[in-house]
Amino acid sequence: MNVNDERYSNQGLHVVLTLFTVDKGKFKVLLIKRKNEPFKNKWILVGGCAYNTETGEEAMNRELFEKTHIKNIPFQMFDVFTNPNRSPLKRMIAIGYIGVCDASIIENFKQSEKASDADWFAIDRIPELGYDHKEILEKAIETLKKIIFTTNIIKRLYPTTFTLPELQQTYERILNTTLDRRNFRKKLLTSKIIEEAGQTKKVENVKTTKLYRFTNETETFILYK
Amino acid sequence: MNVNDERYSNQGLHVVLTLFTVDKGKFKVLLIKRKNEPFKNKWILVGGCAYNTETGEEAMNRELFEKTHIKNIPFQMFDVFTNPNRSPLKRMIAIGYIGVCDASIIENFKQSEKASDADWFAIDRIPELGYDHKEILEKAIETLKKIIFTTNIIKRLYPTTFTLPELQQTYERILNTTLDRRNFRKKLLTSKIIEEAGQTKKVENVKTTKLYRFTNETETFILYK
DNA sequence: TGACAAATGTGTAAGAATTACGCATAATAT
DNA sequence: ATATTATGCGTAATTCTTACACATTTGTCA
Repeated sequence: MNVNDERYSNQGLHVVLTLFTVDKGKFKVLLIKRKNEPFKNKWILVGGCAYNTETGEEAMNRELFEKTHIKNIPFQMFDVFTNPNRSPLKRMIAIGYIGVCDASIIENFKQSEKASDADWFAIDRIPELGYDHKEILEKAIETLKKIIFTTNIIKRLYPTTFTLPELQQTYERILNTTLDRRNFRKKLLTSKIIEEAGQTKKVENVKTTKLYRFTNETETFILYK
Repeated sequence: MNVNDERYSNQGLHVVLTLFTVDKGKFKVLLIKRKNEPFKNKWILVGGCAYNTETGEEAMNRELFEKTHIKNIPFQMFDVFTNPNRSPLKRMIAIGYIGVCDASIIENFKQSEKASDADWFAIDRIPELGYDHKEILEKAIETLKKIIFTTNIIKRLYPTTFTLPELQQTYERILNTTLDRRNFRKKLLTSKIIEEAGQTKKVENVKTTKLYRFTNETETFILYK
């Protein structure tokens, strides 16, 4: 390989994270507003360029922190985007990562130096996106729906405890469908991924409900099936 | 983004194909011998550098043809390898693709100009590999085992017809296990991915057996479940 | 206050998919 | 002829999934 062969010199690597949440009953994704060209003032998914010394995951963590101050979010590669024209300045390939977290995670950041630069957007209210991020987002949504019942990816939405009706509503908003209450309960409980927290919660207009928590404490997604 | 920022300029994209076969009762992978540094004379998986103008798939097809004269093999991305030191000359990320084809496909090529440069190696007799191709191969084997019953990836091993015992033996060699004959038959036939060819075949030491073929004629892998 | 509506928790039966396994038949070897 | 081996087909047992019924608690409103 000739390092300077111009047919393949000076390429680059983008890392792009589709970070999802369910907030106020809406399935949402985190977008940030670009401050420079190309795509100045367009909304895009969180991401950036990987340095020569970083793995994809390291670059993704750094970019996520630089742009939103979010730390310690587990994410998983779900696809690669290699259209040679996907970035206007030079040939950049993109690794797409998928993650889920609680919406409140950006509150501190938003009230600090760069308010309104980053925000959650409901999936059915996505503005025009820069780069090929519309395609990346669509693939990510498809992937999330596929893995939602076979990984513990939803765990990050409920760092402490939750009720089963709450959890079910979250699944329903993401899958954009309704689920049978009794079968949902059975499916989740027999999966061993959640357990009773031994407490109950008094919701305003309903009777007390049992609280549950996710069992496994690992940071990375686990397959439980 | 500053195109010339040295922290992320001059990166590159490798495409790497783990092409599997089952030949003479052995589960094998295609390796080629490197002719230049780095890793001169080491065996590696088929691959190379993507040009700035190519998608990953286009680059993979070109590299596969240049190195082995193989054409029209469907393959699928299964993982990305981003360790910054995986290639010694500069920062190269690799997209790993997985494919399956009949062993005979390299016969013509081997008897032509570059004999012994490319060959099938039994999975339990893999020599030391250059780059990080040992890791890529291991991940690819794991992936193949996962998708073997939910895609038609095996179709490429049987371009025309086959008997069910033949097909079962192929699955057993790849999965490195034994399967129940009657349940295997049921699983494959109810999947609608194969159909009776209406002919029989007389194998030397056994009674005549029915011939089957894969139904769907698409080039790309289909999920049938 | 009592009837009613809404939400939670639990159980069970029907159906589908998977697994385990029995048996007849055709070809070959002795 | 008889035993052996491989093929083809079927069926019972088990597990997984889906559909659905009912009692209880809390809040609402006539």
